[in-house]
Amino acid sequence: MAVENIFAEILGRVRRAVEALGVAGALPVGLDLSRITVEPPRDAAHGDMATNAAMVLAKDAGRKPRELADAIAEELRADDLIDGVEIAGPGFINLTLKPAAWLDALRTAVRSGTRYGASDVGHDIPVNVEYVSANPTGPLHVGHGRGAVFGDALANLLAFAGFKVTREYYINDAGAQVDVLARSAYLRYREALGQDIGAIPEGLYPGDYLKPVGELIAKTFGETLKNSPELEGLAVVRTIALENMMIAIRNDLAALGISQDRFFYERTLIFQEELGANSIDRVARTIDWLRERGFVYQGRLPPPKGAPIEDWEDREQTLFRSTQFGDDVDRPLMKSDGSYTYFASDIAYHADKIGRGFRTLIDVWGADHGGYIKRMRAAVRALSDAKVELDVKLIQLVKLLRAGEPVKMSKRAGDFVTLREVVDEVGRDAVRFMMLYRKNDAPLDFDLAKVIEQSRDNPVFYVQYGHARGQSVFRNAREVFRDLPRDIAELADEAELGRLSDPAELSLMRRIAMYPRVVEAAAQAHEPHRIAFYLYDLASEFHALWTLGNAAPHLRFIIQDDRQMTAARLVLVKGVVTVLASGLALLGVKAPDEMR
RNA sequence: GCGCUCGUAGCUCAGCUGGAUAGAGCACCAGACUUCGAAUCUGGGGGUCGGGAGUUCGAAUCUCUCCGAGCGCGCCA
Repeated sequence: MAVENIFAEILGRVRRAVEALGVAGALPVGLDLSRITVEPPRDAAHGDMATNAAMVLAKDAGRKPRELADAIAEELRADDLIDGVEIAGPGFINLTLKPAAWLDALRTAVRSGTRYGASDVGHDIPVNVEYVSANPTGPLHVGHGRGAVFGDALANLLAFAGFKVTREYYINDAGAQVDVLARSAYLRYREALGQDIGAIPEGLYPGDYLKPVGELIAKTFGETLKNSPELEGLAVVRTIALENMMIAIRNDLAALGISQDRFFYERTLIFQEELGANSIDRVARTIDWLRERGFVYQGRLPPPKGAPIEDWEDREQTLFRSTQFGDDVDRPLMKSDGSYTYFASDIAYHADKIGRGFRTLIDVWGADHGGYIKRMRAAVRALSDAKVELDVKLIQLVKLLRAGEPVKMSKRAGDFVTLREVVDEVGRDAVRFMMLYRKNDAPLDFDLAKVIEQSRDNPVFYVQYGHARGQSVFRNAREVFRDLPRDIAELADEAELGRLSDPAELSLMRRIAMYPRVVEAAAQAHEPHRIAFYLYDLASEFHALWTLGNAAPHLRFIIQDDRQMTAARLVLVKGVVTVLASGLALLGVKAPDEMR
């Protein structure tokens, strides 16, 4: 028998037990079983698993929880995986599994390799994860990096859980900021031609990173753009500057091991270059679509209270009826000059995503965009008849420290520390793991000195070291037993896992068995940090077992005169190594064979 | 004024979508290296889960209300 997820398996058995009682007439039929959970109890003394079935069903069944628990327990006692059943507290049913169940879970883990924990709970549902989406006006900073790592890990996680994932980047190339970029690059172009441009004027981007762009333009066009009409020249400059910014951004992302499937240009919503001037404005089309359904109207908004707006003009404008979909006020779609607001093109963009068949949309945003969530969710509801769900994950700020002291801003890059500087200094693994070792909505202190420290205080190191230690056991074991297979996983069948009976060993097996459940929960909650914390706990338990061997030689992994015992232990270590490798892969962090 | 995200040990944070006596790391105290790399491990003290009320078998978790922090608040993106 191969059970992939032991918790899901037992949950299924508990449900069947309840159904059996229903059939037998001991319970009403058709009870809602969805609230039943099976989870490891906090206190191991309560057994391997606990279910709340009796407490959850008591009311609907019209029975007392303890009484109902007795009935369910009686059914479960006959189960071939279950060794003991006890009822405790207000009606918990505590289950102790037969050791074979855990041995089986370990075998499954080892045999499945890095696919262990993968599942099909996503049912191939198409999910779009949009992340980074930084304005292409300069290098990425550390905050962007956190969103990038989060989005990437979440996408990995969802794919692992059986969702069909598209990783996407939305490029705001239609707004005023890109025009500022173009003017800034044009200045650098004149500089490259040898003109004295003086100080960069207020409002333009001062960063040195535009110098190479200016030089590139000068090299490509010579002096021809210098005297061309401004609009025409700027259009050319803008395209080149934009493309070069995007190349730089993609390089920064690549340094973190991130590549996205699709780069969506905002301008393609409005201009279809290949179709010529008569192309359809998809923003207008989307707004019309909403207007036909009564979600868009002409009206007035009250001025916001609190911060008074000096030039407030009470005027009639085009509004989206977002209050009908859970927002606090209706939102404007057009500026006073008649052009569309950013929100309007965002609606069109999300309409495009919906049109591409995604059932779940996940947007990863910086925390300063929090005030935008309600209207965007409202828009997605309106566009999809509430069939598509938008989950917005807000990424909190990153505070850069070095040994506890705030890091000074880099002058070279403008006014921020670039992502690339940080990755170059501490490495991809440290950046990725630390950024995932925190909930997305909690602020993050990122200490450049701490993350390269080799100690328990540095979770990146601690987890990677766990993997390396496991590999080192295999290396040492081969010195003793020359005939070990190249892949320790091949020992899974022959090894007498029943000899692994120390509480620490069994506990480690339980931890390994928990992994598929953690993956599933993390994927459904859109919370990759759970993987990072789980890995830390797993590594911790492994380190502890390792050290037990110091004082108790019979617990060492390698027993010189007992090949069978060694084989069993190696399979256990292989289980640990397998899960660490699998989890680290989800986080996009390397699982090293040795630390250096 | 309104909205969003938060408030858990001295510090930094978890807490498995409502479960049992709230957990780690750091710091502090006391221990374990003729080892399978001690780059680690073991034990200890330390909490009115911001305050209060409610929902129910059961609340750090859900609701309400105060207090406090950060972010945001028609044409910026």
